[in-house]
Amino acid sequence: MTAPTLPSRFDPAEIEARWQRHWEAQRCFQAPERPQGPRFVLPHPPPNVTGVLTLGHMLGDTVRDTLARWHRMRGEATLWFPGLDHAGLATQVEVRRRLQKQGIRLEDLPREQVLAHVEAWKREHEARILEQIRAGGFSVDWSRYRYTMDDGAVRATRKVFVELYERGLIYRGERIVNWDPRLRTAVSDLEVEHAEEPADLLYVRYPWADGAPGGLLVATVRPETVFGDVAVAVHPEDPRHREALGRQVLVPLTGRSVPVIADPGVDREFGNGALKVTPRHDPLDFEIARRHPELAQPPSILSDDGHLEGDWVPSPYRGLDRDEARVTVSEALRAGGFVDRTERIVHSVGRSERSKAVIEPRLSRQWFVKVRELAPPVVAAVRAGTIRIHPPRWDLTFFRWMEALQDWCISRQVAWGHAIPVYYCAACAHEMAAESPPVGCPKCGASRLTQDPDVLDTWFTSWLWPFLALGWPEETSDLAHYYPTSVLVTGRDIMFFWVARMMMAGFAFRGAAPFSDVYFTGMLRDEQGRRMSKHLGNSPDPLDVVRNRGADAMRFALLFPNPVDQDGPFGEGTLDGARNFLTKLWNLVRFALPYLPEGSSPAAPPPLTTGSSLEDRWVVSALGRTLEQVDASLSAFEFTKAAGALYEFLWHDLADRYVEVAKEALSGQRGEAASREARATLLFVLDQLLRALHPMVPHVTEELWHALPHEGETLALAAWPRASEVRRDPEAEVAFEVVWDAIRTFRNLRAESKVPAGERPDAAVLPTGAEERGLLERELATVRRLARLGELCLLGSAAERPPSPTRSVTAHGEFFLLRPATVESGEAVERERERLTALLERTRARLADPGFRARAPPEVVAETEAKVRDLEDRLRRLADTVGEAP
RNA sequence: GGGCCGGUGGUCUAGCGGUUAGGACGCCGCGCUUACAACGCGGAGAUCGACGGUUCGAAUCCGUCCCGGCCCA
Repeated sequence: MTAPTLPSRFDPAEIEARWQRHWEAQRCFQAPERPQGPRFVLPHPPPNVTGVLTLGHMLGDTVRDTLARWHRMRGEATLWFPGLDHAGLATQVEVRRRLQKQGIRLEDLPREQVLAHVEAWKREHEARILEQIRAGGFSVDWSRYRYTMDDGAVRATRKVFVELYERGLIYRGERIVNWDPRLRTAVSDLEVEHAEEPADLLYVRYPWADGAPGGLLVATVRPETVFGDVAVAVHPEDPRHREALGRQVLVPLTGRSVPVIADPGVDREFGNGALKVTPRHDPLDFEIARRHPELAQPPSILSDDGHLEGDWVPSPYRGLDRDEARVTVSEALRAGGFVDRTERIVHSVGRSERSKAVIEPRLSRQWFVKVRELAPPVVAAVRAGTIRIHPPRWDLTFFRWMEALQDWCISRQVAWGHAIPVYYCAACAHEMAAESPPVGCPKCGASRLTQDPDVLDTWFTSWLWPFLALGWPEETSDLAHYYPTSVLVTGRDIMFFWVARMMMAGFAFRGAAPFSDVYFTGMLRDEQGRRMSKHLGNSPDPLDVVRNRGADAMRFALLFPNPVDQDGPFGEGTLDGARNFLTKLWNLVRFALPYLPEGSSPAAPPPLTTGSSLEDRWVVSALGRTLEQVDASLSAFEFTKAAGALYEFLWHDLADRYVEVAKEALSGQRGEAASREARATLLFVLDQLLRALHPMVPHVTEELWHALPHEGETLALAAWPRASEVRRDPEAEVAFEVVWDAIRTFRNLRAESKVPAGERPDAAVLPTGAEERGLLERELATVRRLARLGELCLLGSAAERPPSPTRSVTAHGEFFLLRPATVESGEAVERERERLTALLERTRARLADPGFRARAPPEVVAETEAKVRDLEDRLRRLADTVGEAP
């Protein structure tokens, strides 16, 4: 007999690379141009070219691949389109950092040179990122790879800008924006991280302008901005400051006289209830100044890189960096006797996500999108369930944000990004937005036009991804066939940046939701529970993980045992578990191979009948149950449950129980017919199991499937198992449980009474009823073999009970090891009796409660009564066997 | 300040009104066996964060509080 063989050790590196090449060469994952029937479409969140992929990306990709391969095996036209994001500001920051190490300041370079450096960066990182995706074995369609800066993306971005501009949803305006003085650009609200930080709160006295003694105490953490003050504001209903209203105070260090005004925006609880109004450098102050048009229009006092500037700043302070200025001004205020007191407080400080510089609120002219007007269809779709969010607990967070949308600042003062397609006439200053550069001014005919110098926020392109990547603005065949997409899988961290905006864009430009489901994965932590971060160095490179443990082990470890949708630990321990699982699978197939020689028929449902062996009937039924659960779990985006069901079945049902029971039949000791049936059953179950596991661990399953008799070219394109066609056999499941109970009980008795492993003690069993008797009679040999017993005697009646103290009572029977008493066996019986007695008392007490009988549903009462009867019976038998009265 | 999530054996978690509270890792004992020591068999270990309430019945529902994490302002 020539059996196909497998190496005794499973070497993922060789196997994985081989199958990855095969799948790619065979174009297994290229979606058809003209798909028929149901479709399944996954957008790949294009990773930032900024860096390399993290395990967090691998988690998302594993989930996506599990979905993609599952749907593909179910026969759906499946498209997973990959891409890359140019990540404007983020990438420029990285390039800037790299140049800095070479002693070059990015700001000193002409734009073309900056772009050349960015392009070089992109080439290096793109290669690495693609290598990482390939190493994971993810079934993306490389023929549809896109980049958010390619020609199509440029056209799409410009078209969207112009369209929104023409609809009046994009405007340019002077607003207080979040200014990053280190990167010298505006950033959006979402790019600001708030954190509690300590600060000195100065109580500064603003003297009365009329020379009266005293003055108004104003509390501030930003004394350096006094030079931009145009007023001091108090709450109109604040009795402390009623008399100050309408008077003038002098701004310290400048001698300028400003009015005390009333405004309801002032927080009476903060400081002394008086607020210095610096309109160009604080959003609230800006609002207040808008309500008081009589106030002076101040010039900017802070430059774009955070230095004091302008006529209102006295010369000694001009040119100081804002941090130095804070110290210098504080000292000057103290020296001048203006500081009443200082408090150390903790307050919320905003920092730029990219540069970590403290955000400077700054009046600035920027481009904005009125996103509020794009929101209603999105909110309606999520409310109506047209778009479903998983897990659903994120609905609330989503709605809260959608309902409080602020205008989105989309202009950035950096080099790397899509240029804003707005042109200004040099002659008449006419402003126009156009998809391609206009040749002349449509208004005055002048030919000299200048383009807006700013570029767009990266997300202004990314939010178009689901249709951009399918060819829009061209009405491509892909767009017609594959839009809208099916599921967006991503991390919650970009729920607002990206997910919500994609929905808005989908409705605004395609008139439809971009996807029907959103699935948020959790965030990975290390095994100490810390967030994975570059900074901590606890975030391994996925390529290293793949090299050391294999892609399949990485993938399975990401799915199981920790819930995919919760933040959870990931590390060596989790990877070990996954590797062990795959090794188990590997060895299971190795075990099976000699029974399935070359030329065996490919897997098919074994022709089982009620006369077939119990284990065959049982294992097929258990498989059916498992497959059903896998389908239900995957449909509900419960990946961990699906993985868990397969883990449980493979390890504990198939390997620990079925194979052990079936070894006899497989090897032919029960005759030719039994052997044939067992082999067919084993092959069928393994084949179905490999199919069901394939979406999660594609390489090892593909390898093993090919080692077994099979039909078809590749498992990746084989049919998904149909749970409904797997023979279910509830009777066999119950019966097997009785047999296993006997095996387990005898094994227990052996261990409790320290029977040496090599010894085969004689034993006896008194079954509870006729059914158990028949079953145990039929399966006597199996029980003996797996419990490693000598003779096993089936007792005819209670009178035949042996006096052995090594005994145990279960719901199915009384079990005896026929060997001399030991201290341990006596203690074990005693412990069991105590446990059952306590349980019985508790259950009786519940039954004795009149309220229970009156209010509980009848079936629960009946159940409880049955439980009491069972416990009483078991205790009586336990007492009997020990030779005591009940 | 507002909101969300979580608190179950040493660790990670399942269960989310009636269960003898399940599993994995770790730990302890024994290692016979036609795949697998990255393994097998068995075991110990949890008053389910605290206190109240609802209920015949609460890990599970409600309230308050404490602890950890995250998001928004």
